[in-house]
Amino acid sequence: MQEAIRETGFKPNEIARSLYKKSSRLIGYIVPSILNVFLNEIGRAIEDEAFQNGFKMILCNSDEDPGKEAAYINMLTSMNADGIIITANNEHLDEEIRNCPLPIVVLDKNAGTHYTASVQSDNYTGGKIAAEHLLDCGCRRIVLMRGPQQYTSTQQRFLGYVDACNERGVQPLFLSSQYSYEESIRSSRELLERFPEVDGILASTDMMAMSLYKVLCEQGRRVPDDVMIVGYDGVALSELITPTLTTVAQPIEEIGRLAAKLIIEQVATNNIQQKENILPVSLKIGETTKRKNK
Amino acid sequence: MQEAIRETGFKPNEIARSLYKKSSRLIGYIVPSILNVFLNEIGRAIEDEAFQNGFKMILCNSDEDPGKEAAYINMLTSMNADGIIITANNEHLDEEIRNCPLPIVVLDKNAGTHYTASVQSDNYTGGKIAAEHLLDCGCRRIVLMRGPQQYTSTQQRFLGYVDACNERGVQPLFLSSQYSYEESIRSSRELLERFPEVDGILASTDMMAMSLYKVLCEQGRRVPDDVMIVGYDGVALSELITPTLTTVAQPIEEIGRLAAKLIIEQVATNNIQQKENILPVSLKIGETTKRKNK
DNA sequence: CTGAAAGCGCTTACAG
DNA sequence: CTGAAAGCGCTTACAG
Repeated sequence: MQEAIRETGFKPNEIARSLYKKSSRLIGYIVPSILNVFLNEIGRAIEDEAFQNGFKMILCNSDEDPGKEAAYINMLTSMNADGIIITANNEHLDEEIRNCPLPIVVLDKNAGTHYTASVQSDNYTGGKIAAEHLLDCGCRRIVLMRGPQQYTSTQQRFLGYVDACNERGVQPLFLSSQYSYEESIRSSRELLERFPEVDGILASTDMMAMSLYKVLCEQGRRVPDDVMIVGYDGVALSELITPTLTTVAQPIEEIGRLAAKLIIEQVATNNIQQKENILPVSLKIGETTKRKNK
Repeated sequence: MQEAIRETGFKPNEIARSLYKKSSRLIGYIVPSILNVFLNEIGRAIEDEAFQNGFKMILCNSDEDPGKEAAYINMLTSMNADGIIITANNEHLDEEIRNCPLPIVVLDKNAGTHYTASVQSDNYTGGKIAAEHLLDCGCRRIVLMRGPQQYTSTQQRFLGYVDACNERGVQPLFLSSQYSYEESIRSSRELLERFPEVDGILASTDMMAMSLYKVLCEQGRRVPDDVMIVGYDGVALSELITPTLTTVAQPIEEIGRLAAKLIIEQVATNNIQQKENILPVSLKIGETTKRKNK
């Protein structure tokens, strides 16, 4: 019999099976954009953890569109996925999640309801050590380029940044931006217009840091001599570009693995252990900052 | 009745439905790595085209692992996806495809069997115009950093490069590399060791061009004054980095949309129209090349 | 120990 | 026109 199966190359229909078993050993990962390198690096970690435990990962791009998000959540529910890991910033998400019978792990946001767990890194400390590093380097006119305000990650980093400034008697300055390339470039120009005397910038992603670097070069400002830049995330690219970025490195591998583990454990034990999971960040010094000698 | 459906928020189980209908209005997109920006940009285009026609896209990361590839192909078959778009470089792929009942569109490779169609850009011309541009700029020791040899795209670009060199009486030089960051950096160093007198480099992706730029900077070579670089792909990042890359731009949007259209049409008409689809490339001039004045 | 039946959530062709 | 039955590809509990 086993031999017959091997010889004919018979492969059972896993989805038909899942119809009865209520589990397809599938984890869905929904991101606002598959062009976001940081989220993709997390995806690699999710997939590694998933495969090591006999699960597959399906990646879905929601395009920040609540309709697509709902469509993918419904699709994953239909196929009896064992859980969903999601990053999203729309207000309908809480409701979507409440109506979804699958276990859900949210990244970059606090767990809003009792249906979910969340995995994040320590954004408050991230904002704080980034600001402190710029202060230590001798910067006095530091501007934070914030990400979208719906994310609690953005809010927490802002608080850390403000506290660091206040502790050192420096005025906190900031403006907001979106994550897309176009918006990053636009916001970078706006930042230099509104704060021409800036000498240090905290970006909210490494990509934004790259945009800032480009615009600073265009305007003849030298990095790090005239203006220093600190990125955020610590994606692989931050070391590949020239100059290498000083950045707040999130524990990308751990974030992804933990999110996957929470789903996988839930399949076995039938309840998610920890609600809020906060992982530590670290500062990675690159070539976009240096201590000023006076 | 309709009202009752709306009020209770009833959502039909699409997968159970597909069990009977043999179609789930789903397109699978399998890539060797979700860290590959070029393939992700194609994925955005596939998804846009898919959604406009009432299809969803599922992205799967094969990790260049034939086992994972087979697992995802089997999964997509199980869920009655309407087709698969795949980029892959392993030798087992042809067999996998032959055993898969779904329509398959292959990117970056010729259609090997009559079960498939392929969508590629004009790699021969791409290799040729890149080399010609470097020759026009005054380079005489041009090295091609090739990608993995299993891809016909790599082979075609190589032929274009060699023809351009021969036509101008310049010796074609090359070495091979892989697409990962680590390998790109390693190969960049190797290139400079083996060809210290190089004055122009053709990279096989924009990421490799960035690695080359980094290594050249480390070794005190100026770009474009001492060595010029031409990238390949024309990803959004190639304009965001400093210096901006001169690169052979592939028609990313068109590649993705066409691949999706081939699947979608096949659902309607029940046969794939064109087998081999070759789309035109164009040279995008950036700051990593310039005409030498003697 | 083997084999036919019922059920997972749907759709469609068919009987009433 | 409505409603029950059969079937999509599986699994499991149950009858023989």
